[in-house]
Amino acid sequence: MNKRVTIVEVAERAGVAVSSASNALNGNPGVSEATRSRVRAAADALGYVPSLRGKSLQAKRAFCVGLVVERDVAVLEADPFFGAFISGIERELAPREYALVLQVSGSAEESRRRYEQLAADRRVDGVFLNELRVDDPRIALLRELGLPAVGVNAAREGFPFPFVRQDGAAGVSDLVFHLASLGHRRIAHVSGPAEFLHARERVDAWRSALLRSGLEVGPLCEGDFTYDGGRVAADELLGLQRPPTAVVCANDLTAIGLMNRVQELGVRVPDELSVAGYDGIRFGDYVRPALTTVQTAPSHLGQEAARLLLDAIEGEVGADERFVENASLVIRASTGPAPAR
Amino acid sequence: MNKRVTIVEVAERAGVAVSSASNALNGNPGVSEATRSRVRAAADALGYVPSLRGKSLQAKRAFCVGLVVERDVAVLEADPFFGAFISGIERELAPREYALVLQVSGSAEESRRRYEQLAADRRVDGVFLNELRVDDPRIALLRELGLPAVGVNAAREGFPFPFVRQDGAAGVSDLVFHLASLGHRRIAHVSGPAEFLHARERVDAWRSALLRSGLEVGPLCEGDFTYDGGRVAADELLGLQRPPTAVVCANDLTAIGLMNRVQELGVRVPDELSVAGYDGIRFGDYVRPALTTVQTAPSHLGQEAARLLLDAIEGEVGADERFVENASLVIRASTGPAPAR
DNA sequence: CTGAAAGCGCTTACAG
DNA sequence: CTGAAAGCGCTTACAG
Repeated sequence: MNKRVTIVEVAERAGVAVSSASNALNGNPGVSEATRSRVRAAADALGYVPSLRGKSLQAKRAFCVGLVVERDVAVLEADPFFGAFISGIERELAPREYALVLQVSGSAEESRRRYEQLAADRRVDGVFLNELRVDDPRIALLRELGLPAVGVNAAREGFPFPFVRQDGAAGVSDLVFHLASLGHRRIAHVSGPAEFLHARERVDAWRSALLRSGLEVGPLCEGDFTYDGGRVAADELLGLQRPPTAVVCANDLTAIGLMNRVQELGVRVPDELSVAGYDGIRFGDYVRPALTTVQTAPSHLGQEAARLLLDAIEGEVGADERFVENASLVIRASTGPAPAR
Repeated sequence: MNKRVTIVEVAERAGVAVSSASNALNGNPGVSEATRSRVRAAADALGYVPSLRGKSLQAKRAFCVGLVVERDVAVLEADPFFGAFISGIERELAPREYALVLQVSGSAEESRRRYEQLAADRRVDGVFLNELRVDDPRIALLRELGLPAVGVNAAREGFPFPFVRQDGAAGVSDLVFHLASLGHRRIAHVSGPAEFLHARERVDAWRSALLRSGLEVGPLCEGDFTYDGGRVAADELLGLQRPPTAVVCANDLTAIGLMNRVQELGVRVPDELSVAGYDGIRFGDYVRPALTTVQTAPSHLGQEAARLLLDAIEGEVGADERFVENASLVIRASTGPAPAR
């Protein structure tokens, strides 16, 4: 490990006190132009880079923010959401000289411990609150811990931290209307686990669009946002006395699983069954038939969330709520006219 | 932000000097059992958690390691490698109380700056060197910066840092032999960019397996590890005067792109063309036909890499090289008997 | 065994 | 404008 140059050495070389060196380098007032440039020259000559550790202790800040991803490894391997989300976060963080600490947790319980640890160590100055649950215990925890936080797709009302949202209700409505216009009268939904806010919102959007279309509220089965969950749902829906002619899934992974399973059972998509997802992951465009979906923008969401979080940490007033453009319907080959009866 | 309890307060409450409190809490020798338990009681009562920042400055350590992921956002969205890799890293880091700082970069040049910054700030105590290139400039950079590093799938010879490898040559050989046994005599390869070590290794493995099988070294075209690259390669290979009857792709994404494109052109897989990938991403099992591939274990690789890195940082002697189990052939539906001539 | 001191590298009041 | 001092929270020699 190379020895570091400290501000003391810079001050010595410039022939000034360390406090003057500090003030000069940080652009603080009360330093003559002459000494300022002398200090700068010394710093350059020595290749001085301020120590984050020294600064951190002094400023009582870590210059890091935290993201806890609660995912099974197996699921993480198939879930492209976080790559894009993180890359959006990074785009905002890097120029502001913050870093992202990423943790992976396997359960809600482990996540809680991770947040606690992160806060106790003061390893980060703030955290993202993603994949919020109904009555999410992390909310109380973070308030208690006094750690700044930003919600990602949090509830519009009653959420105590700043948040960023990408609304998908309009996209889901458009999807349901699209299916209705293709003659579908029985449109099912495979939801995510009901404990998740975003799962509920999609159920609500599906239901209310059906009602507005004057259609019956079709079969609903609870999935788990996974590929295998989609396969299970396929069996369940096809086993119904009156199977649906279209299925709206809570995410693309579920839709792909469902689509594969029904095809294995000899059901043609979209001729006999229309299938749609939600998220707009790349792979939706790679499967056959290509998946109709509601396109989200996780990287945009990540960037806005990071912006809000840094603003909160640095005490900027800033907007407490930020909405990125609505998720929107993308029609591909997995949806088509309802089969003739 | 709640006020923190410091070791000074703990010492006061226990009625001892801070140095004794520190020694007691850290299990250092030279503290009587009586004071040790008194200090512990005080710490518990106060809810004391040592400040990472204080400790960090003192120890000249960040208790963080860094990973720079060089990926276009669009690619990151479709690339499930890092989710698994990171989750493996985390599994090793968490119990040892290290954290992962993740950075996303869009180019080799930006990556270099990220590594420099990481080292200059001393934000991390070590870094992972993944996706190594031939004559990778990061190697010299990191040696110069004096930052501990661990290579992921680095060259077996001449790599100056500890490294972990998962060899895939045997898997690729098995794949080629499998295709040969199915009657294929003209087996193409779509490689990754030649600058990458892992791309070259796969080319070499393909070539040498062909030679050992007594087959001609089939057409080779350079892809870029992306889905679209696979599509382009499809056109190229099908346009050949003597198109191959099987294609081994440098990764699954490429294989999926290639497979989709040839199918669009009316070529049946595997009846008219066998296609195989490399990586073993989940989605390979979700496309139709399901993709034959060479299965890697990125999370295992991540975990071993993290272990080596922490050992290097903490000055453990430890193994300098670590091999996880070889990547192995997984036969699925995208490969089959060569078409009758 | 115990405690006072110094130091990790910085910045922020505060005298001069 | 400039500099000496204190302090952020810890640990590590070193006296006693």
